[in-house]
Amino acid sequence: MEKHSDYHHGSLRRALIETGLELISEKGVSAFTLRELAKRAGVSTAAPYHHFRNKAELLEAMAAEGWRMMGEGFEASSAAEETPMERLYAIGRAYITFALEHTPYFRVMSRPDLYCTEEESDYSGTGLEVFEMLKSAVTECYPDRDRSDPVIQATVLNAWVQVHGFSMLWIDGPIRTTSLGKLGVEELMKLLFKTPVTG
Amino acid sequence: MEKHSDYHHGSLRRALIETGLELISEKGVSAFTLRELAKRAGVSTAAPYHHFRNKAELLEAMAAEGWRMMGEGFEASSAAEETPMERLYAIGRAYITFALEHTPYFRVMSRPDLYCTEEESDYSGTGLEVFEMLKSAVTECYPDRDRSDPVIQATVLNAWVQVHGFSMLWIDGPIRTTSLGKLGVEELMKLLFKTPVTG
DNA sequence: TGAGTATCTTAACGGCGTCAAGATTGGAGA
DNA sequence: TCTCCAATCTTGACGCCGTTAAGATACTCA
Repeated sequence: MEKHSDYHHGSLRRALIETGLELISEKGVSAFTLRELAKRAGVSTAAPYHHFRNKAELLEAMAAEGWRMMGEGFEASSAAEETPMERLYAIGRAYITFALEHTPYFRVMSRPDLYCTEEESDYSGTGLEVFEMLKSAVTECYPDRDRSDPVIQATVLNAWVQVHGFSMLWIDGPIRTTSLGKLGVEELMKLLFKTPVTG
Repeated sequence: MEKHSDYHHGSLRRALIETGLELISEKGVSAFTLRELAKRAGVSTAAPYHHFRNKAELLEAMAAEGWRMMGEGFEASSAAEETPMERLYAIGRAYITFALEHTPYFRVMSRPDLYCTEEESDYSGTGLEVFEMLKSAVTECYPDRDRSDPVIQATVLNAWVQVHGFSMLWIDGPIRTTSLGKLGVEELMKLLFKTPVTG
């Protein structure tokens, strides 16, 4: 990538995504502002509109990138495991790990109202691929069962709900402010994945 | 409550909360605007500031009211059950039922960044009482165990994470857009609460 | 009845997302 | 190498937002 003049930034689109995530990390996604982002990126207020139609489209690009990264994390972490069940656990850990290590990405990803124009309309590329990977991982734990088997459906639902619920409640604060918070993430993940009977 | 003149609304505080929740229900919490709320309530732009210091305080009042309602729902639904375990399931159902039947309340409640000034600072009155009720319900399922017993901690964590994760993923859309959505809420809750081994 | 307080309005400020119009630049084709 | 076009960026503006100061109105209670 060549260095350009002062007038033409050269790779503003990339810079907007990265600096935007920094900004979200500092002040939260609801206080995230296009004008401040432009200022920090060293361009004018209107410059971002040559790379994204509006603010929602920038957030959508962030979310899509995050979902892709999470999918790659799924593959990387499950590839190292031997059994289907271990691969499923690895995926669950990868979900939570991503949420905690790439919190600004996850914050945008888990707010579809920010970047999905309407209900169901353009819901593709928003994590459905990740959901399918989870579903496949569960299916391979029960090779003799159909994909619509209640056991599979229940396990998929439970795994999804667990990793998502834990991630949200951890990064938003509730878990950390209660007695559970003292146990730390690692211990809580062990508890979560070993619970024999659900509440 | 007497009817007042046109100039003095009479019960503006209450009207702002209720009309505000209507507005949130229609356009989402991120598009919720004080100015539009004032217009719909038939008062001037500055009128709400005589009842709430700012927008965050209005949202905080909504959230506090929602948490109180959810707590009452917990008590009402668990009182009808015989065994501790049945009471715990009833509380779990009550959590999800509240999120689905009072979605605008739940949307505000589950966005502590909107009404909590800083991290941990004023986190009281934001659902910790509800968490304590859940914890008590779990503790009574294991009368011979200490409150810090790992089994109890795990069950509390799992129950919380399940009901919260399911509620979020349902009202935000993801679950409904996948194959799981076809099963409906009732069926999914049965699957969730019966899963013998977690994902 | 009159004073004081609670409540509401008007008008303004700066910041926001967005857009139209114009300036600058990089690069493809002569 | 020159020319011109498309891509990129800036300036300046619009309407809407949250918030506040100053003043108007109405209820309350002595």
